[in-house]
Amino acid sequence: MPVSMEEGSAFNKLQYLSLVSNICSELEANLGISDRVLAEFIAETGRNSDVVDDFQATLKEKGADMPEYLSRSLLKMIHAILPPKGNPSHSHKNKNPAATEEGLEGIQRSKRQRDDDDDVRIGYRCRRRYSDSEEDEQERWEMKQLIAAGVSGAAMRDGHELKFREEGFGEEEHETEFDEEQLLLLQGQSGYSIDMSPVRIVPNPNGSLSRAAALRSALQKESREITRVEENMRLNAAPKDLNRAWEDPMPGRGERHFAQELLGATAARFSGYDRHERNKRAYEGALDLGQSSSLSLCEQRQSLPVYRLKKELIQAVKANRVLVVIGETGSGKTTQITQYLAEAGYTTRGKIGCTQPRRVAATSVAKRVAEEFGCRLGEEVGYSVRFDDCTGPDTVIKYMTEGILLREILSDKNLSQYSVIILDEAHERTVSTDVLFGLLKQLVERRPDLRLIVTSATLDAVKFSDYFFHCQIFTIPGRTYPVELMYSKQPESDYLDVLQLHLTKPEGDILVFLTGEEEIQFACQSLYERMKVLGREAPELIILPAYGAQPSAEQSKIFKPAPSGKRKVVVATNIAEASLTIDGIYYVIDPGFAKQNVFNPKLGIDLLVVTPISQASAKQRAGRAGRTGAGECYRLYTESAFHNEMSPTTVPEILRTNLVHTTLMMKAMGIHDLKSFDFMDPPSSQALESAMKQLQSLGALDEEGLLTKLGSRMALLPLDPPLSKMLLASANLGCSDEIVTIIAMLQAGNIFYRPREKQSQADQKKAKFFQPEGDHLTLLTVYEAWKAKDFSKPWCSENFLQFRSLGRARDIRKQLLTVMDKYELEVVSAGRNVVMVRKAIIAGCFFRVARKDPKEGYRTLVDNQQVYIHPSSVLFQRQPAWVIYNELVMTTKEYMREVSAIEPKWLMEQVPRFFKAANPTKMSNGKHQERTEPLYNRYHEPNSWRLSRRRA
DNA sequence: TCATGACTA
Repeated sequence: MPVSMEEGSAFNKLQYLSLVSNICSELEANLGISDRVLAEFIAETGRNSDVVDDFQATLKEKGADMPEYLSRSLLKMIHAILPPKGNPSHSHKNKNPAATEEGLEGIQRSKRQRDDDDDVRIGYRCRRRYSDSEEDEQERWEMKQLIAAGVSGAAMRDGHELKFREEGFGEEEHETEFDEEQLLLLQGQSGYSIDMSPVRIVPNPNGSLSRAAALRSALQKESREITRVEENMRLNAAPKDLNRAWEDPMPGRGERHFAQELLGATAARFSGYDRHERNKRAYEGALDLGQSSSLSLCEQRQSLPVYRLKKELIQAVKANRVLVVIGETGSGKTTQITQYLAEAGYTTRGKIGCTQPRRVAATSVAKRVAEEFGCRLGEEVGYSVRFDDCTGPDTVIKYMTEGILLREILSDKNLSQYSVIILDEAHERTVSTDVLFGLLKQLVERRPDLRLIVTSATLDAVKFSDYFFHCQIFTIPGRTYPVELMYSKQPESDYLDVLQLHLTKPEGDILVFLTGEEEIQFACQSLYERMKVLGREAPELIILPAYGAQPSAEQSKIFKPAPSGKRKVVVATNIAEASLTIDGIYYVIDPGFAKQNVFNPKLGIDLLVVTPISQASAKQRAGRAGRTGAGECYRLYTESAFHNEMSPTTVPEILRTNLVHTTLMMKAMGIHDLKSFDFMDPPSSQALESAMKQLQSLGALDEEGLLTKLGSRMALLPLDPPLSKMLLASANLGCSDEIVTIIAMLQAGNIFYRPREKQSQADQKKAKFFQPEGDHLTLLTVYEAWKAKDFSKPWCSENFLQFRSLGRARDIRKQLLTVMDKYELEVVSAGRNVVMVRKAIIAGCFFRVARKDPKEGYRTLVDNQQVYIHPSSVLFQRQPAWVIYNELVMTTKEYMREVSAIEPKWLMEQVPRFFKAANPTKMSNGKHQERTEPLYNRYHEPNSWRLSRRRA
């Protein structure tokens, strides 16, 4: 692109405007001069005029005088960007980078200052011109969704046509257009990446914020981008003269200042109580203005069942170190308890931490609470999840995933920055919940000032209380409407029901639970086709796949924004997703199953099997139909199956999974004797021993079970121990650059997209990346190719690759590189020597080796189990003599996934300790177990799991 | 011929 800095170039114009914008804030701060004056000045003065003279003259005309000190500082600022008059040669070359930097630093700073101010008057409005490409089509659709949700004008990408628009003074608007070239010029000159994306969000009377939030999760966009839009919604609070359409508890400038005065200048950090006062003022302020929508948010909070029990709840927390809270659906526990405790002063001594089992829950709840609290996300209320830490120095209410809290315990045993920990949704009993249970139980004994709140479903409450020193149980009743349960006469699974409901019921959204992405894809497609057959208009039915399924081009026709009041169909895999997507569900369709990870400790294998859900989760699912009114739940299983075949509660994950990772983490926390660790439901000693053995063979533990140096390094990596080992070994083998990518790709999962109707086409594209060595190197090739295409999204869809998964791989890779850098692990490439890569894989995954069985399939080395290469593997046709695999899954057969060919001699070379014996089956406790033997545990009769199998 | 949930420095 020809870069011209000559007269009339965009550079001066842009800088000029930026400068003026800088002057604006300076003036506003010092003189209180309004934007109107400045806007007129901008309109009137020319590009090449002497800025300060003009400015002074204009001000004089308007009856304002510029003090000398100010004109001096302005001159300084101006000269930092535009050289003094009479030296034009500098003006276009801009040879002085320091000067430029200083000037731009000023601009950036001033923009930040404005953002910090409630009363932001100038916003940047970006518009995007769309082409007919598929990517643009998708983006346009997303834009439409946002617009329908009440957001007008959203910035999507840098560097496209931008509209720079000022507003905020009556009805007048000035618009200046900048095109891509101009923006690039500015960026090129300064070396800065200038962020033009802040958006002015204009409230649309037809939309509402909660709808926007709901759609946001449905859109499944990258979280960072969403956060930006969301944040801008907050900071660009709507001017008072515009009709506010959403509930906005954000205090107006006046109220906020007033509140701050009340608190005094020293109250930079609000205690909970003060904050409450401030919020109260905000609500009152809103009330004075007659903004019923603001009131409704307050009313909403007060109408929650938990509100009436606020005093009692705080009393109970004061009186008990541990409290079990039964919070039924719709009680408001997750959003309110943190705020009540903040009001009660618990934030003066430390933070209130609230854990959630899932990322989406942690982030979206935090957003909601920040809204109610009257702060921006990341200020007093924030969240922290992997890849996305939205907390700041002021954060006192912190929502996070359980994994994050565990990581924090790893570095601070006493969790000294917290005064309260809330383990929310503890009845889900993830492995993390159970480990946290044990650790926090110890901690409350050590730290009498710490308060622990554990939320539970009714069924588990007594058990929880017994475990936690027989503590008090506090019940918050739910606010739900009756849900009528309908059972099918025989087990079935057909999505036709959705259509039947749609055609026969007058109103109400529909929620369908399915087990996974592919079923969701299929359900969307089949619904779409049936609608087409019936000749129905697409917008009468909106299908929102809550799980991150990308709609196909064909399907996206149905994903159109529809006028509010249209029925929505939400297809989700779990409750958390479903509840975030939509509120007004009337009908729930609950088929018959969820996928569960099952671990057989005797065999030491993980298996993912489809199992029936528990009665408890079936109840929870049904509960979704009763949030806003009476609803109906269609259970696609028989009533007797519900009572006789489904277990009352889900078996805690810790009893069903491979504990290798958990064991290593606990060892790294200094817990040496896991068998006597106070688990609520102790895992079998077999499971613990199997984990210990595997860690020993990886070299993470020594013979006595103590953590080795290698083990402590492995614990620092956010990976499963075999992969950690692989990564550490790769640094020594000189191929860590390749391995880090392979690991990221393995972790990201679902790289290849294979839609039902275009299977052969997808397979052809995949063949392009084919590497004869196996899937690991094929994945590497895919990533490298994507990187070579600048991480392009259209390229992904052309090649039937999942953009989201690749993006996740990129994130993971980046994170791993940071960790590697921190621990001084070399990042080296093996170049063409890919044998090294395969050797590094062996170093970590050596117990997942199988050799060809002359009769059929393969036999695993460690226990002689019959396994097969997964048909999705590039080695499916080749069947090499020796293979290493990443995981074993049981569907119709036991399949090895992510398979690579190896030479048997590498095994001895890489893991002599493990493979020195002639008979390499040492690990299986000597006895060969029957391979199909199911997991046995105290909740299930042996073989009861067979119910779960589709083709039992 | 397969048909994959959730989470982490």
